[in-house]
Amino acid sequence: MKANDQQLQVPGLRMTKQRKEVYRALMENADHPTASELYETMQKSNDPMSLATVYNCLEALVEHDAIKQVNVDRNPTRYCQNAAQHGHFHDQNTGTIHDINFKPGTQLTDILDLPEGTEITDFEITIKGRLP
Amino acid sequence: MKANDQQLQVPGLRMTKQRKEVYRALMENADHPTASELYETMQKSNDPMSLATVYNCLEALVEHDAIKQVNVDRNPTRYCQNAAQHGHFHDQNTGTIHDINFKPGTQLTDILDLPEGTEITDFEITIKGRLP
DNA sequence: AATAAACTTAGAATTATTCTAAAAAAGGCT
DNA sequence: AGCCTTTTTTAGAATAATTCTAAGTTTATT
Ligand SMILES: [Mn+2]
Ligand SMILES: [Mn+2]
Ligand SMILES: [Zn+2]
Ligand SMILES: [Zn+2]
Repeated sequence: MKANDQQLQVPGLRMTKQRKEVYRALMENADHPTASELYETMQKSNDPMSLATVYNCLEALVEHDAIKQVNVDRNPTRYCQNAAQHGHFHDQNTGTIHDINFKPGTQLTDILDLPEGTEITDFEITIKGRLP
Repeated sequence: MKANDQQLQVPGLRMTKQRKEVYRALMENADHPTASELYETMQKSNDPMSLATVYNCLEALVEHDAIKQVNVDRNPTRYCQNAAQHGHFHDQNTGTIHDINFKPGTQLTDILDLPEGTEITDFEITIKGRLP
């Protein structure tokens, strides 16, 4: 077992060669790549895999909360390294997507008027705008 | 001019027969219909229109801030009556989508750590979960 | 080893949305 | 009203991200 194989463990998910590869490729690409972009990366590696497998791996990783999906409008789904709670900012000047963290101690229910006792299983926040 | 034609005015947008129809159909359907669902509604009316026109009209109305788009994951885009700032709750028990209002006096920047001076042009908040 | 379950794969299929190019409608002007 | 220009509508074709299928491969279990 190599030194940094630890971070490739995902509780409850069998880490196949392909899943490890996809996960690692995403960890090395901070700018929220699409499935196709990750597939292109795979093609350049020593053991390429099919596009269907890239989709399958990403789905498995999302399902096990190891990575996040990012949907901006109807654009192709992008994938995010950051498994922690956060939102996304789509900079209309550059077209890039940035992570936006919550202010410490705050949460969605601070500003949203949800019925008492609502169970939130997931959320997605995307902001479009321009940086100063 | 009929009594309730007033609400069909959208500043800066020529309100054609089709745009009025699409707008009215959406105002009469509170459960966030898709373009196809609105198209089906149109077919049952006295003057049906093409699906492309439904898409065109919805796009024009969105562009002029008369209605909103709602994207939940990769599902077909839904359209929302409510032009005011709000989020959406996707109830996983029923599959329905509800509007979620901001608590009075609060805003996104209360909880999100955006760079000082960021200009927000649009945002989308979707929450998945279960009601009590 | 044998069996079963999970995973990968190529390629086909799906389908929401967009595009194209032509007809129709609307608006402006005289 | 007529003429000209711009916008809108339309049917149908095209696009493309994603999912599906069914067969092979790998992995786990007995
Ligand atoms: Mn993210
Ligand atoms: Mn809405
Ligand atoms: Zn991110
Ligand atoms: Zn709504």
